[in-house]
Amino acid sequence: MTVRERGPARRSTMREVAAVAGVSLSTVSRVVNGVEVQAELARRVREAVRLLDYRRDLTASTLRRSDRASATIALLLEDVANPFFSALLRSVEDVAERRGMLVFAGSSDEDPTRERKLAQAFLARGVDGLIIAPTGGDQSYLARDQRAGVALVFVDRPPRFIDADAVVTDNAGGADAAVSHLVAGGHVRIGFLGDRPEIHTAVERLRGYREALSRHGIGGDPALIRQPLVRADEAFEATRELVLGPAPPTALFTSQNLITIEAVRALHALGVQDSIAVVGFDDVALADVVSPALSVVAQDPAAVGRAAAELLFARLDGERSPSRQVILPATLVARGSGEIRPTGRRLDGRTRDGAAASSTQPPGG
Amino acid sequence: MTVRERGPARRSTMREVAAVAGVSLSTVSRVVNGVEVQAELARRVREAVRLLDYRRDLTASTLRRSDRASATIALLLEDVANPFFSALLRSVEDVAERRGMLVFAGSSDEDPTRERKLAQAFLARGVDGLIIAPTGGDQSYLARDQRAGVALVFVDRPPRFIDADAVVTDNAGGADAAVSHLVAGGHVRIGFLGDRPEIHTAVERLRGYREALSRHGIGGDPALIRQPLVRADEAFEATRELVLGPAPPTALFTSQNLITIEAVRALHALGVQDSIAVVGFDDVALADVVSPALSVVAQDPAAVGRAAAELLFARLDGERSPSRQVILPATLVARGSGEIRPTGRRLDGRTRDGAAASSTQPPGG
DNA sequence: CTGAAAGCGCTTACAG
DNA sequence: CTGAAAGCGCTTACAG
Repeated sequence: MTVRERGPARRSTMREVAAVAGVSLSTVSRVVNGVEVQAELARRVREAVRLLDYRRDLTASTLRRSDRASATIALLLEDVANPFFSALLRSVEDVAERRGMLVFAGSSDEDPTRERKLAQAFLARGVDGLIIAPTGGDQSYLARDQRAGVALVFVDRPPRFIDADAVVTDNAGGADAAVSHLVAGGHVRIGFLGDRPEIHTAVERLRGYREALSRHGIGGDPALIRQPLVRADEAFEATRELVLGPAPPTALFTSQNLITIEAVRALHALGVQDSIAVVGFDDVALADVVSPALSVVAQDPAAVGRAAAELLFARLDGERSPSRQVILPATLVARGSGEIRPTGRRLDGRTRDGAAASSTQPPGG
Repeated sequence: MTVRERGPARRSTMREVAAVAGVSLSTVSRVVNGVEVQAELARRVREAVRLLDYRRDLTASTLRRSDRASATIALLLEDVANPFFSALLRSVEDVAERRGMLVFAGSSDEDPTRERKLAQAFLARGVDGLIIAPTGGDQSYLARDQRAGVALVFVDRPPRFIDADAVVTDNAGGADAAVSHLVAGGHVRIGFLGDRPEIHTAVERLRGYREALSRHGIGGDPALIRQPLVRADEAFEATRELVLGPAPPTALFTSQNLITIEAVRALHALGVQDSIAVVGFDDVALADVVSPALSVVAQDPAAVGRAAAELLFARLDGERSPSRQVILPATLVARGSGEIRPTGRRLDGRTRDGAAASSTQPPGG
């Protein structure tokens, strides 16, 4: 099964190709870079390249080029293992691939120090651009590299103390839609399960929750708001406490995908999944199969990543306009859990023994 | 909100630091690299570094170093958005981070050409190591770089036509455990829903399925084997066809996470989720909340990634032993769906109206 | 069109 | 210990 290949253990250099082809280093560089040269010289160069299995060292190329381009970008997210961010990473990769660019990936874990260290490590390796989901910290440390020509796009959250392109979801609007949907179903006591308030999306979703309540003339009960929920067990436990407490909610707005999963697990563990309504922010796998099927306001992580990558590449192509903000919608997907009435009955009259949910749309990844 | 920083739009160089500090370039390099120099010189260098906001260009450093180290590795997977691979990526990142190494990520989509292009693009950028989940193709194209000192570790699947370290799961053993569990529950007609046979894991899982059947004296019905199932809708449709066919299975072994999700969706859409048993390969989110809760043979993607990263760094640290294979187990997690009897009744006598599943272990991922 | 030369920003023998 | 010099593998003006 194993092949030991002949040839040196070292990669050959352009200089060696030139020697074998009997041309100058410049000519090899031209051929390798697709610049026109005499057919015969080109042939000899290509022959030597084949013979030596020559592949250009892009590290050296980058260092010497006048534009210093490395054909490399970095994506700095909260956690590459979170399905929202991994879908975003994949769509960035796909846009990058079409342009021959490679992608570094890194997770900040919401730690501003780790974010900064990672960003600077990427920049020290000469990335042409950086797409970043910033922590709650200060991103002005990126200003210098930005002015030096590094393309910079913020994603999922806007930048702080620096002016740059950004792609965000309408978090307040999505949260408002979720909560308004529950209010329309008759709910007044709606719990909010949230992430850390250092995170922009968490703040915005809480704002949307509050605005929806007040617009509908509901004076929110602060005891129904639980945050920050960071670890899975915290979200699970907060749900339990809320439900078992003295004045439980009739509905929950779970404002992030991992929190939604834990809240649903907790409701099932308590056996109250059919009497307490849930609308989550972000779609999750198997959402249409759990019982009741899970209603959510869904983002489109692939669209977020695509938009961010396109802004980034536009800057690398020389776009000089003022910074742009792209705001994408979050859309309500009603599947059942959000249509449970305060009485514990669904709007369509079905209970858990009913058949398919009210939407057949599959969860988005 | 915006800060315009003073200072040049260009990053400063080591040469400029030397000039400001009044020392030689060599001395700056020594200080920056932590080599001992006179306290007073070191102080002046550090002052100049601060003044100029100097940060070393690692690209240039790599080019000149005798070991050519770039402090960069690449992870080439089937799809970074697949939860199994994104968890693996995250654990590799964590090991890498402790050593100050950054991680490129790329998705092959099971295309050998794309795999090779990506691998060579990573190598052209001077990565110190490559962790790769290979497609069904030939990986001997990596031999030269391996001999040139690039650390190479295969993950999830063994290499083909090249000798290198590898970390794989006991796929046949896991599949055998899943199928044996179903047979123990009384099943004889067990469907197999599989990925493409070009993929090593798919082949191994089918082998485990067949071995379990034959060991238990069950002559398998070829009509119960459905593969390759690539897109989500193919897995959904294959499940439908199998169930609605003339001689349906009483149980399914769904041999990959995305296929499991679609099969479960299809069973629910048909309303037969309580009468047809399912054991999946790979855990999925919400597995313990769907009804019946989903039984699986679970891999530990974080452990796979960690083991791979550790093998890689051992090689980079100079380990010269023959190539090593690490085989990790897949463990059965019984939650309910795999304990449905051929009659449609669970082993514990409960039906869908029963309470919690037979295991409280949450899904791992 | 082609080649000789300079040089990107660093590290590393080599002298002093 | 420190500095001057060479050079990593390339690209790019500049002459011819």
